[in-house]
Amino acid sequence: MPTSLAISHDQVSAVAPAVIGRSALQKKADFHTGLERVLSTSGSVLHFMQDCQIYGEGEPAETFFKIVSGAVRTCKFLSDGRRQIDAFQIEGDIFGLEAGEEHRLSAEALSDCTVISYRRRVVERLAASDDVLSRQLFSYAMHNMTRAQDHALLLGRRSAVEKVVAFLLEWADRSPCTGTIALAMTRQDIADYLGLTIETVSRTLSQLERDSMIELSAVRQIRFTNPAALRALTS
Amino acid sequence: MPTSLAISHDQVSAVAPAVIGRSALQKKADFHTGLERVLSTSGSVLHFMQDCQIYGEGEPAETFFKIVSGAVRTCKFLSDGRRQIDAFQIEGDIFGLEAGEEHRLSAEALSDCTVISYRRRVVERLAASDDVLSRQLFSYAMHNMTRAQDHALLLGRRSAVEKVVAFLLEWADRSPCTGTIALAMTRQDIADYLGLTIETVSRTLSQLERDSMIELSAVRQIRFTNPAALRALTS
DNA sequence: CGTAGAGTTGACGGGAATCAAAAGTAGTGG
DNA sequence: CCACTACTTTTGATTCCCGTCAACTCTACG
Repeated sequence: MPTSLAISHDQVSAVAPAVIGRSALQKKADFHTGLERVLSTSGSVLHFMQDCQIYGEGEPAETFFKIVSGAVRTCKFLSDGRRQIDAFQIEGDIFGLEAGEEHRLSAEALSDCTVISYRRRVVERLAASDDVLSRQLFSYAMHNMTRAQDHALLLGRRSAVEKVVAFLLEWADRSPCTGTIALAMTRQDIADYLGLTIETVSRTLSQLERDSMIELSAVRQIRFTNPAALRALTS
Repeated sequence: MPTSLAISHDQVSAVAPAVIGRSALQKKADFHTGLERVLSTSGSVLHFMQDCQIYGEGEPAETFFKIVSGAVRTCKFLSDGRRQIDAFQIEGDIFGLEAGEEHRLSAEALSDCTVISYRRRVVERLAASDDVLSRQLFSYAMHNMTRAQDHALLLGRRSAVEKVVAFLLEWADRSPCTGTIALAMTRQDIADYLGLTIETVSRTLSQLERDSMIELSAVRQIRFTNPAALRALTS
């Protein structure tokens, strides 16, 4: 069960300025006139511990979230337990906003994390009169749409190596650009994101290391020793 | 090359009432106050012959489209020719609306088809003051987002049989509910939608027929002889 | 030190891809 | 109407990539 801490509005506004992210929405210069303004009237801050479910598939989608710190995975399950991870969300990303009345995915904390929750009704009502906000919501949806489409190409038409390399490059793009990248997720998470098994992911990473493309300094610390060759693999 | 026929506004308004579809947007009761109103100021009607490209990946996305009749596929290509079909669009569906400045997919006519094209700039400007319209655009994006997410689950975590059956049921849902469903696409299209090869699709259909689940009355005419069993296969 | 969970590695098998060829279908023109 | 061609679809034989099963290693933690 999630540890949830509702915080007063004073505290919320103290937290908000720290939300520096790289999501499509936040890149917009006019961000402060949109969603962030909503915070003072509608947002509240929550904490979730690692592996806690934030919401489940089928639950009413009354709130959506933005990550302040930590990381989250959104995923779907088949009745027999097979899992497909749709996306990994990091600091600044928004998740859980739905078209219909209920969540179509589950969301779980990859690590301990802090999120802001927004009441969807409130935000949608505000969007009706706030052009900037409504453009942000549209942009969120379009961004996720293209991301899911790219993901489908990856899942449908790429080999195991191509999948793993594409994942690494994608994650590196969103990570602070130090020499090594830090994975926030387990091999199982990577496998379920790529439509592979944990063994295949592991084997592929080992192979890439043997081919001097990467270096596994620690289990979840990867250094690109030959970025050009990696990029070439994704054609 | 597409046969494109620009038609006067008189003719457009004559065509518009015939656009009866089943897309998410059109199900809204208030549709006539939104996109359809734009038609008189911004839409024009175009025809495309079978297999014509409507737009290509990377081209500027100045216009988007709604299908009046016929069907369209949207897809992505890898440099070596591998293709992933994102979706099949039918009468009433909207496609080609993008987040950025260029198309992220290609669109090709599955059959001869008629579409209405909208200037994105114009529609977006109108959306700023038209709440109904802006909600429609948001809804379009959210709808495609969830569709692409479901597609990813299909591609990542289902077997060949499950994929083919899921495709058949999905297509049947959108088809007129007569006894047999008519496929608008080739086996190659189905394969590229499901991340399979043409041979596997063909073999799977044959197997389903041997198992008395379906009946291939003609190559592109399929009858469900045991719908319950089919549905059970998708768990 | 001992246990539990995550990750790696190996052996093996199966499901889908590949390669190849036959059968069906449609369009063309004599 | 039928031969001829081009294309789509089906079917068969074979290959191979990745999944499955199993054992082992590594790390974290009490």
